[in-house]
Amino acid sequence: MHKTLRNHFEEVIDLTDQEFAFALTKFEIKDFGKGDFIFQRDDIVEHAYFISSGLLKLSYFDDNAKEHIVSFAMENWWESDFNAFFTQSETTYYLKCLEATSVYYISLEGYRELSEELPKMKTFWLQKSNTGFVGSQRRILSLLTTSPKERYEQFLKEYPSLTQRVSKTQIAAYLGVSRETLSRLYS
Amino acid sequence: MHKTLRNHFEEVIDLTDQEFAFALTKFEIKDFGKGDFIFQRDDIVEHAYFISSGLLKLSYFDDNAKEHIVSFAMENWWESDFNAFFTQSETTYYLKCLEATSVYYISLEGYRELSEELPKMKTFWLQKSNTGFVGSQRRILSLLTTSPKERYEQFLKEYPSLTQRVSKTQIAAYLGVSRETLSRLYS
DNA sequence: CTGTTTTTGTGACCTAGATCACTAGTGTTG
DNA sequence: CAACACTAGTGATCTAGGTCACAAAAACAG
Repeated sequence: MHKTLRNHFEEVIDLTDQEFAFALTKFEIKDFGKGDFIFQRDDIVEHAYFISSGLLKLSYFDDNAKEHIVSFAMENWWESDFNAFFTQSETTYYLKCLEATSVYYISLEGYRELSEELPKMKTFWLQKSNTGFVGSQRRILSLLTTSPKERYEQFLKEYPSLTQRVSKTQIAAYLGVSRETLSRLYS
Repeated sequence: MHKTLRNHFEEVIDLTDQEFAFALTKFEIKDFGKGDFIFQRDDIVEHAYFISSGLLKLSYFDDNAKEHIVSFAMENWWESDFNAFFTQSETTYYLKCLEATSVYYISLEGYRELSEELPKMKTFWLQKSNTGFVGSQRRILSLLTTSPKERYEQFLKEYPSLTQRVSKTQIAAYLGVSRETLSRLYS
């Protein structure tokens, strides 16, 4: 039971059965259907989510109601609006299920308690946070330096599996190009 | 002595004199002149840098030799190519001093030892990493959703002090706009 | 303080990508 | 399986921002 989460932790730190069982007490589980929102603009973001199966998008709608996708998140990824989560405040994003999705979620309090009571977890969170930070910097650079075409090719290379699961419209909103331009890239 | 660094730590965690003295043993100090490179493309990035005074830019040159600025870093900021640092590998960036700059720097080994031997430091690093991650996400969103003009205004609001210290050319390279377009924004 | 380099503003042009509009396919769901 | 709503391709514009080129003004170094 709970293999996905345990394996995920154990990619970074070793845990005894007791330790993992303890960690688990800080999490709850929930299933969402395709199209469900985990949170929406103006919600207080109380949790961070570990996706054990399924696919989410974290997106933002600008003043012209145009959608921009901040990130996709699939199995073994963490997702939330981490800014709103850490400050327990309202988000400006939407977190929506692109497929039926199962998550483990934890509150900020749980996150803090877990970090204090099982200090190894700090190592784990630190690792994840660093990876996330480095990944965002890569994306910034990619937005600054590359053309839509190059970005699309990078995307295909980096997330080949997503290509099957996500519509081109969504990919365009992630890459920062219009749907039409994306369509014309490979013709 | 070493007030900047100590205050910086103590914004997040409390340290005894002994603890701070211990932490300090993991750092070295160095001064750079204006125009000096702290590291350049193809260097192995062995250290992370805390800036006690001065101003740096972390930048990347694309295939057309056009410069893109990933970040500016000033007093009380940490800077490095964290990807290359954590993996102790060659960077594709340049880290250059825009002003004479003094830094405290630490090796990856030092970072790990410090985290293990003074576990509070993990809390500190985790805080910094989270903040960095959240900041990068904001920048991504800003690149995806806003016009050069809006980005420039955001920049002025967010870093008013930098406006005095950095040329417009550099700001343009940070915002992802051409120098000329930036110049025309406010005319 | 003087020559050299860097920065800034501006004009003239050009092009990548946005937008709008329509058609045909492909799901999804009741 | 029928109806409706998304998704994808493609043509016809339009335009923000890039590029090139020059000149004035600062900043800097010897």
